[in-house]
Amino acid sequence: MENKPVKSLIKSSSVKPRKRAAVARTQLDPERWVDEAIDVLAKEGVTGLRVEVLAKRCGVTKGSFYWHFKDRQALLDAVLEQWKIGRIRDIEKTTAVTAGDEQQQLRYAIEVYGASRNQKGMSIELAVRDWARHDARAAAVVEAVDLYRLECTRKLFVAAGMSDAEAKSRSLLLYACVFGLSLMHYAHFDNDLAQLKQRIAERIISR
Amino acid sequence: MENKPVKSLIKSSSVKPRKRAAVARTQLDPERWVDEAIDVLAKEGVTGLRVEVLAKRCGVTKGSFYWHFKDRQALLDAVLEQWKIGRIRDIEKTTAVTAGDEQQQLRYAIEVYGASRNQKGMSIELAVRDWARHDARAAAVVEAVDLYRLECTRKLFVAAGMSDAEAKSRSLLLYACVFGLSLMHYAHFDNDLAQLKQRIAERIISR
DNA sequence: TGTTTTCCATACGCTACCGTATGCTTTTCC
DNA sequence: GGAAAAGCATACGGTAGCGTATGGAAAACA
Repeated sequence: MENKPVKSLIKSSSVKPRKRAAVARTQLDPERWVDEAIDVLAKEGVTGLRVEVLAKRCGVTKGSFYWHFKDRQALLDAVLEQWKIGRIRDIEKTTAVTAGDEQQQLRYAIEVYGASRNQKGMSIELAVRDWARHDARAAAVVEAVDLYRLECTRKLFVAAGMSDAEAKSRSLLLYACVFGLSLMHYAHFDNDLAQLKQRIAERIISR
Repeated sequence: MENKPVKSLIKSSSVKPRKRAAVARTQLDPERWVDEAIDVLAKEGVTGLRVEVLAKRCGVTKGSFYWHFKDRQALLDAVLEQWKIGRIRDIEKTTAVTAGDEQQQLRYAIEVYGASRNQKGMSIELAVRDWARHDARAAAVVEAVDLYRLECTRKLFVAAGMSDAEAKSRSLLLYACVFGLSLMHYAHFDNDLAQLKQRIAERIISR
């Protein structure tokens, strides 16, 4: 008992802090697995998301994996769920309406996707969408996320003074363009890509 | 000699017409393999493009494959090459300038991609682009095709009376939107998708 | 017609996976 | 401190895939 503080210290500095006392049992690392899985997904695609590869990345063997997950599909489901949740939370942040600034908000929504900083986010996005072309579960999640996104920006366009029909078309145009651009290889099409993107953004948003 | 016509008849109705006389030797089925490969590519993606699977589809074993190709990579290279050639030929047809009709030509270019009939073409397109995210060779081919396409439509926009900078941005917007739309799941976003697409097309092209 | 070239089948070794079974070690709980 | 549970390692059987080796059949050629 006298070494309890010491044990606490050790625990908090250990790699894997086990669950605290007086807490519901059995909830521990699944998130760690999923986070790592999303990382692999971004780099290799869903077909590269292999149980044994993932285990190696986590510094364990697959014996551990199959303790946390029923099988590979269970991991994939968890990945989709976490991605969906993260996306929706992100959309809400990005399109939070601050009355009057709708156009600027929309400009930001476009720019944030093209930004080089969250290149990883776009990699995940594309990986999930390619996944969705062969898997119904992934397709369902993508559809849910898409509809949510489209609805959010639609509201922004409406708030900016557009008709509902026009807002819908702009909303769809916005996301289609954002994802489409990340799919193309146009680095050598022009010397001033920034200006090019600027013009495109204005075409999508203005008037 | 008297049965030569008969032999010809048999040959032309056989599954595999061997090479004709008085023709350079050794050129036969590689195209068949590549065609079939592109089919698999569209449905399964490049990771699903397996030698033994492909052989089964062709009704032979991989012993045949490794006679025609050095290895799997050689097939992939051939697929890319054929896709590239096909795309460029297609672009030239689609954007052939008939002075005065530039806007209509552009409308057609958009519509032809979204059409349900060449859904397969879009599947190939997306498969190749996903492939390009992990493979430098594919990326190089995609870049070449993209630059060619962008250039063709740019000329159309210029011919339609736009400035060069504006034409470039419209050209990029056009293809980004086309590919982006095929990447999204928006079937339930609106009841009149045709009208939605119509508005988008006009936004991309007009004025 | 016999030889040479084309084209393909079969069999093999090897690697990367998946999922299961089983046991060891570390926590947790009493 | 000892039982129970959590967390992981090791070993196994099984499938799918790549590339090679080798032989056989069919066509082309002479």
